[in-house]
Amino acid sequence: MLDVSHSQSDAQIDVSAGEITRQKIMDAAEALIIEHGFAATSLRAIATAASVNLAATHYHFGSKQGLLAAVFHRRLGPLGEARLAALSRLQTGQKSPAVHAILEAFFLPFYEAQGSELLAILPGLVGRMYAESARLMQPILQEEFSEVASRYIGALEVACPGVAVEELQWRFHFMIGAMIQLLRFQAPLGREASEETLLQGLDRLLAFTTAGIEQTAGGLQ
Amino acid sequence: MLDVSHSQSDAQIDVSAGEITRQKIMDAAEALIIEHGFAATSLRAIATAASVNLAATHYHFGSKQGLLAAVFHRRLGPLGEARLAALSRLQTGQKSPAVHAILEAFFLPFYEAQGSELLAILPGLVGRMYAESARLMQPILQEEFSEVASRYIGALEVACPGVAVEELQWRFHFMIGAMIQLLRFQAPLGREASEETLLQGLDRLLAFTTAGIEQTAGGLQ
DNA sequence: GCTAAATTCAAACGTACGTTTGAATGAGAT
DNA sequence: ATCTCATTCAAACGTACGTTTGAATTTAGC
Repeated sequence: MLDVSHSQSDAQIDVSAGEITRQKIMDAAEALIIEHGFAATSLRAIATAASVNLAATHYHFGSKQGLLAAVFHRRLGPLGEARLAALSRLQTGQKSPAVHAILEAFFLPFYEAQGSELLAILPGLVGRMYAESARLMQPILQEEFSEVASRYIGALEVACPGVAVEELQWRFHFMIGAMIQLLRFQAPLGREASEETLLQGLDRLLAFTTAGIEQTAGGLQ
Repeated sequence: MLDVSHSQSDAQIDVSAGEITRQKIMDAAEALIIEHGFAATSLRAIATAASVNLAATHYHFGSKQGLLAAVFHRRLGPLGEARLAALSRLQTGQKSPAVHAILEAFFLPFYEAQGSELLAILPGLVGRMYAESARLMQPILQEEFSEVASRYIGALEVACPGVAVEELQWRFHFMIGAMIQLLRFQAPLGREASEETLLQGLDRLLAFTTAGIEQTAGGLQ
């Protein structure tokens, strides 16, 4: 049996031959998953793109599902940590943060990724997460997102006194949906997507979801 | 070669043996697609569930993709028509409709489907639409949705004077995302889904997206 | 430089898929 | 009753997949 849980401690960088192969496989898998989806991407295509032997994918990740989890964790781990850190930073201040600031913290990792390769990768990857079979993604989603969600909903409870928790869960839920829509298409349907439209969309998304969560409505509801 | 374009004129009901098989195949395909997704559903599983010979799927639909298009069109065709009709009904009144009323018309088919089998099927199906490979779905989406989107965005332009069209396209885009999120999960993450939570969610979705599109914000933006 | 472990490799295994085929079957028209 | 054509059927085709194997090769410790 093979121990896959290297877990690569943050401080030291492992440059063993095996680790290089691991990264090459994940790079190739990531690109192909973004382009075609997980189910439609074969291990053969991944191995070929990575210039690596087919069997290496099983040697290093145990199974196709194991590779999937590793690919997502490599990106989503830091993303979740950045979100938790941003929220903690926000909550150390005297006044408890308002909805707008909370959502800003939530979207911050996307803004910070500006210019880096991450902004070219994260959208496609996160978009795919919700696109793939729920059965496939549920364990990964649980692992990567549950803590972040509960922490942020907790902050929203403070920012929205008098609004029930279930209500805030719903609104948070819709916010995620709007975010996914942006990440998946990066521009309104019918318009061509680019990093520029994505960044414009982020500002719009922040405004849209802030209004949706606060609901200080002028409508005739 | 086989002519698949029966197009089944609305008035008369075709009860030929072949049509019964067609419907049985579409019923089975629909259920399996909702449960597992299109890529993960094999024609063999569909044929077995429909108590039909495997080759019948090709005989009646030409290909797996052809079956996919037929399954979606059977449900989305009436949905789009209902949305256009609801909007037209709204626009015949003296005053031009407000955002809330426009979105109500957009979501109306879901409310009307209450209690019918449609409400158990449409969410999963529409949710899957955005989940499947874009390459697979793009022609179907284009066919089923482009007219509805432009008509509704046009109505929003009238309801939101002073807001640029591109801005409204973005907000409409986010609304679709929030709607998909509801349809796909039918309850906030971590809560169990049911028709009841879906209907509750619809009310919440309407409020959320109305606020997001109107953006009469109290935030400190 | 030797040894032992880690890694890579070519090849194959068994399975499942979408699709095709051609004969059997059935119902409606003549 | 027969013919005809749409439909159903069992069977197979070729392909691609995830996974396994066992030998070859590389890497690191002594």
